[in-house]
Amino acid sequence: MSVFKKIVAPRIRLADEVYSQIVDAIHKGDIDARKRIVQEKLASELEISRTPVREALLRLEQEGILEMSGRGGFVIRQIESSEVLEIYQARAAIEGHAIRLLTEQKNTKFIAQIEAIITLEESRDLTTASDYYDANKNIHRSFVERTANRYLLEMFDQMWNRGFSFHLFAAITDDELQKSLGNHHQLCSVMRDGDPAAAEAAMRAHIQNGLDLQLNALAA
Amino acid sequence: MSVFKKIVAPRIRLADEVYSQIVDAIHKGDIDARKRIVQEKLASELEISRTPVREALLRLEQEGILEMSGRGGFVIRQIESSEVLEIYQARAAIEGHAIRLLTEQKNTKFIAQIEAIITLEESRDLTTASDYYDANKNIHRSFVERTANRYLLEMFDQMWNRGFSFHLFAAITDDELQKSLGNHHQLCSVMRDGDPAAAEAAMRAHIQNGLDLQLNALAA
DNA sequence: TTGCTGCTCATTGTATTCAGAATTCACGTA
DNA sequence: TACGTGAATTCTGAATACAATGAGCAGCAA
Repeated sequence: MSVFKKIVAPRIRLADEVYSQIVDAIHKGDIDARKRIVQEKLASELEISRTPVREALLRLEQEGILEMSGRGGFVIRQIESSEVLEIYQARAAIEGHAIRLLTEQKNTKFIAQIEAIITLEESRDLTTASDYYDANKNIHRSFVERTANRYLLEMFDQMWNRGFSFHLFAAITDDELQKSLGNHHQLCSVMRDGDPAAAEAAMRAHIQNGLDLQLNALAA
Repeated sequence: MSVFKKIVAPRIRLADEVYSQIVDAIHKGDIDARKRIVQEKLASELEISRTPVREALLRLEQEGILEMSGRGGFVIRQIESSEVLEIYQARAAIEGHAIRLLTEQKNTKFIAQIEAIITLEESRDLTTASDYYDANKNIHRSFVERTANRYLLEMFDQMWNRGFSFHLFAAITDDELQKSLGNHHQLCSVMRDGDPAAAEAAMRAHIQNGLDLQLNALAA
């Protein structure tokens, strides 16, 4: 029985650090849609060799966030108009099923936790589209997290990462952004009622409203 | 109006070829669970440099198929027992929603196509667990493909790739493998009835049966 | 025999170099 | 001025080299 704890030093790869920086820059909107990310140039900026830069970029390409530009370098992959619907459909599948699973579990502690998170996120001082995106994501993620299903959570993150890399929320007006934070408590009420099918239908309707909001914003 | 066609020569990366070979080898069961895949050694076998080998292996690590062994090299990631349920839950989300979308569309041509695929797959000469896995995957994929939702399809493939990398089907007896091909036509009947909720429930029940079969096999 | 220490080897991650392909630019000609 | 050609530049993919880390093995002492 030692008083010392085993030290687990994760091997940090430079490629992972590069990946995170690129993702953050995309998230903040710091990378213009036509901006080419060139391996050698980015490596010079970061003052590391090209190899980990390349590894990070290839990973982002694999994830569909970036694509290779015909003129060299990688650019942020532009969304096709049909993809908005596809993303929201995929969300309906994931999050609809998540709330169904949670409702079947009838775990009142989970419901209370989710409600606390909703209240917390709604009370934040939100000013940018990115802020609203984060708040919405945190709320929705709080449902999927509680399914304790790593694959649902992984898919959830993939879909929401698409949203931010395509700057979907940036198209929405401030009024509508505020509205985007409404109605989440109602999802918890439906869960409390204990009918899995009704809960799933409520989540699907909620997401459909988000889609309508998104499509209106993109059409304007 | 030229008589010549534009030549599009896809840039084939060695890393992609390595990736495919590893995936095939896993699929065929050619790689033992404890077998370490070492970058330099595999590169020698393939008579290429280590770089594309590394890229392929890192990609497989990222996809959760491989993990780094404490003794160097990569090994096939072993499934935790809870993951079987998680995979089937994720499938219920994806495939349940897919059949719901298809049922809402009431496209009789799609239903006929799916039925033709079911009939074709059932008529194959199937002998190995891998054969049955492929047949089942083709049938289930035929539903998701027709939603024309790239994200649902992408997630579908990810879940099924997990299944084969974990050799889930290999644990099932021959009798039960034959049974695994039953009842797919019934899904089409339910779609024809036109009730999306009923179709989704039928797909979820179908997948739950598959889960039961799988868990029984793993317990034996 | 067992446990500890030091050394060696294996493996990885990163840096650097090389070669090839594609794009861009400059110059010459019609 | 516009178009075509050749050269230069850019960029990528792969190969090679180097350094660091960790695991395994061998030797020695208790």
